[in-house]
Amino acid sequence: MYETHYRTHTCGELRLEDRGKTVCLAGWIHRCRDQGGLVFFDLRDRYGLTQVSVSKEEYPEAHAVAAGLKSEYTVQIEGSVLERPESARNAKLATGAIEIAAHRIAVLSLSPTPPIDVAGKEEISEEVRLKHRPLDLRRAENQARLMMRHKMNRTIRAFLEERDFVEIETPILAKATPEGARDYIVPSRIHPGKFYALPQAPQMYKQILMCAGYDRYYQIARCFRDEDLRADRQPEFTQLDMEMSFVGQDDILGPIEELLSRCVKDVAFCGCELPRPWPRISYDDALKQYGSDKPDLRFALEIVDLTDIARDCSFKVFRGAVDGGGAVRGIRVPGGAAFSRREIEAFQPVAAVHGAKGLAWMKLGPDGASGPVAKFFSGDELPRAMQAEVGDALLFVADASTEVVALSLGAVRLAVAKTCGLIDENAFAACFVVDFPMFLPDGDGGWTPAHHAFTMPVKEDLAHLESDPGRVRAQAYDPVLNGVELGSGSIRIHRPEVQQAVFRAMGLSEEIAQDRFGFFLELLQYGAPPHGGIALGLDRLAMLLCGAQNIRDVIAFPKTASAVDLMADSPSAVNQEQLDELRISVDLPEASPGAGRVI
RNA sequence: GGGGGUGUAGCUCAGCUGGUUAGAGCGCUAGCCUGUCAAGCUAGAGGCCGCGGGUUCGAGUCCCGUCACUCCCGCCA
Repeated sequence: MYETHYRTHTCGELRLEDRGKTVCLAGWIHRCRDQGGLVFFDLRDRYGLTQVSVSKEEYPEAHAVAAGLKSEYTVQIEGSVLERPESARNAKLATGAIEIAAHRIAVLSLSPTPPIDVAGKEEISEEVRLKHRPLDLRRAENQARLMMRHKMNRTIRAFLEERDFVEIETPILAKATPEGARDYIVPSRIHPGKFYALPQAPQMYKQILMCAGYDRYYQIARCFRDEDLRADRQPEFTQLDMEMSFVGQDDILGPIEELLSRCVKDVAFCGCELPRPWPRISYDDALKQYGSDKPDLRFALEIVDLTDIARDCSFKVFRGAVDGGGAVRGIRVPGGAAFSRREIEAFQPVAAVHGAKGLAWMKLGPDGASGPVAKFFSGDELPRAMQAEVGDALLFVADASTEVVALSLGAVRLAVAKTCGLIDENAFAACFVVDFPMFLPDGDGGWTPAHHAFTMPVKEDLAHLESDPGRVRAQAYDPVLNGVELGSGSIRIHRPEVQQAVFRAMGLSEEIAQDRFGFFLELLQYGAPPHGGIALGLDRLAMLLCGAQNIRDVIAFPKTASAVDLMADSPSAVNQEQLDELRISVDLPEASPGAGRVI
């Protein structure tokens, strides 16, 4: 099947049944074992490893070549497939029952000693791996991950094909939008002083496609956001972008649940399946119970609200939080009574990251509660409310801001689960977070869309759109897998007057709305169908399916945390002619090396 | 922008309260070896201790600054 000018078979292909055949293989030198008169080496390609043996006695010319082979040389070998003696078989290799006795070896390419040991199992620092990415990508681990990602894409395409979705491409040179994430901008040579922007998402185009009648659209789309990076965030990333017409929320969530479940079943590293149906959790409940809008449901450990109990207690910190309009909530640490004071207080900085001023705690021993706050709660109302048992520890956060309480305990919840080993790394658990607020305070007394400006509010809340934006809920939803936000979607606005009302609620003047979205507002007047959709972060999905800890591991050529490509050395300065042609002048402090200039 | 971690041989790391010539494993080089498969045995080469400054009789080790990688907060409609 893979026969070419250079080879008759791949390095993962030959079996016992092939013994006696004369074959040609081509690939990389994986490891050499030179025994003097008999040289062994493993030949590697994408498909596997095959052992080659070269006897000095039988093939002196080939042997002379073999004796000089080094790691990562590219060679072509011709030889016959030999059945290995029983005692010399290698059960670890798919091809381990045979070997190739080489008659002829042609060196196709040389290699100096590589900075990365391709054949080795040793973990190599990411800096070295990214700098020498091509060599790194030869490693089995990386090959397996990119193959899994490919398989995921195949599953997705097959699923959508079965359901009559149409794949349509949208522009990469798009229009800048001041809302949302920072844009990557691209100068226009033809229009000096003007700029395109790389798309943060194909959002508007897919809605236009709905208006144009392509009622089931998808695209595996590259998206760009010029924001700071994280373990699960790259400046360019890939979305499965989808949109459908004449649909309500369930028409989107159903297929997405099915699609993601199939992805897990088909490609997940642990061979497990996703429990269904997925729970649907409101945004408010997610924050209350899990302290996060992307709850990890691989373990329970819910946060318990204790505000009512704390309201009349004698502990000033708790009462102060309640009186200030905030909350007191707590979380159980199963078996935490066995922890030292030091171990328990190690959770304090975790809570502090999200603004908690302290982390109160008590232990439940056989003789009752102990610890700093125990004396304020002589009864068993706290342990009872939290369904705690003797042997547990209880952690509490109290603050006048319920958001601080929620997010702090959310972080503590994850830390407790990790410390107590509650997370089954081989399990998958998903949910949908629904009923997002339409707007969040923008910090300047105004409102900014929690999802985006084209999201349809919940019908009953439409009336409050301009009078009380804070109480309007959105028909928006996020699929969440293992505590990772996998995507985001919504039912969209298809009536121009609703769209305009949303712009007004955001504080966008008529003129600005017209300037930025005029063509879209006009389009909505020409019979826009009700529609909605979703976008899934495929890098994140691939990461979870591979059991990887960061998104870079499932991207062939990722950027570092400072958005640099260590292999290609981008971004880089450009030469003055390019800048002149674009009428761009670069204004940098003297100290900046090579600023805007290329030699 | 802020906070934490890391930076010593090609790679992965050790190097204590500052002390004499900075170590190990792998890899590499040379030699031996016809059943190895993380081959084995013998010998050897290989270092701007990220970079700059300071303290000290003396700095890989302490202090200040800086750079790179990484995790988190902010940011990510």
